[in-house]
Amino acid sequence: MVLSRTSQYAVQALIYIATQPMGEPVLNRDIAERLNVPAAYLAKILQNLCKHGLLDSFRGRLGGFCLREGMHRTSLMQVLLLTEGPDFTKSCILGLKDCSDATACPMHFKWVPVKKKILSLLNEMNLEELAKAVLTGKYRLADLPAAAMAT
Amino acid sequence: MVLSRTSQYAVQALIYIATQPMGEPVLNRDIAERLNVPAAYLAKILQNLCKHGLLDSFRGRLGGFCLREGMHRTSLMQVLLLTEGPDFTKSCILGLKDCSDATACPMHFKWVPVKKKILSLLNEMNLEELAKAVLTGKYRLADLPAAAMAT
DNA sequence: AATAATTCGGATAAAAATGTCTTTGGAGTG
DNA sequence: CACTCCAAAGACATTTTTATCCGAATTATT
Repeated sequence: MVLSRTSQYAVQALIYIATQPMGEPVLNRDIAERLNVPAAYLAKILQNLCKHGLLDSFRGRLGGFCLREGMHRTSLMQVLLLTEGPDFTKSCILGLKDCSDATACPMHFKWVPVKKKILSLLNEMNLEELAKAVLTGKYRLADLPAAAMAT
Repeated sequence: MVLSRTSQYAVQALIYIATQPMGEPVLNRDIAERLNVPAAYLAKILQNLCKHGLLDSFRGRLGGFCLREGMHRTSLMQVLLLTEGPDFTKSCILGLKDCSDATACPMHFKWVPVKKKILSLLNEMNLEELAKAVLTGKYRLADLPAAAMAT
């Protein structure tokens, strides 16, 4: 409804990494397993986040991915601008390329306030807060795998 | 950000049909031209809306598409449930299949109120109202085609 | 009856998103 | 140095979405 799978994986992974002790690289394989997500595909996404400076990656033994220093406060919006592209915030709900107060689609004036709510929510949530919420144990980062039924 | 192209085309087309005199079939070709959208693809979408009872279609000369009687009050939500599928309203922003008050993702309690706003907006807007808005001339249904520069 | 205009239905194609595999090279360990 | 564990990088495959094409059926007009 709002985000691509790629974005969902990226956000989940970043939150998970933020829950881990900082400075200790997290394995792509572990993240993928924890989130129940295809490992190779996730690796692609994480590599992309590295390129954009959100993560650091380390090769070799004891390698893995770390949140780059200072990036714990990264907002969801900042992440989504990377994964969904820079037009993420600009969309008209009917798909018009040019839809503004001056050139409005018939939904425009009803949609804009709702969109603002969405954007401000995404702006105010950051990885650190979300990670803390997960660490309380009250929230889930991924669906329970079928295996969890066996515990 | 929220809707697939298919949904956007469907909504635009339905609003356009609703602006036309009722009872007179509207040509797929005319709609496509007006909205600047691929005609063959649009035809598929309209056929699908016929199947689901939103439109009537007429073959042959003087054929075309009409809003079915009583369907002027159709809400955007009803349209989107057809074009996006019945899970449209159920989505968790992080993509969890099972995300409820009891099994919440870390965004859940912040996201739900915003989602409610989106859904109630989509529920309260209907084709007739949107068509009226377009008929005032204050709103656009499609981007201006390049050709419009020549007028 | 012939013709022209239109939707219908199926086949096909192109593009984008998602997912997989394989090779490479860096980094620690013995 | 040789070995092993790891991510990087890129090629490849699959699936979904978007788009095109064509023949057949239908209808009004001539």
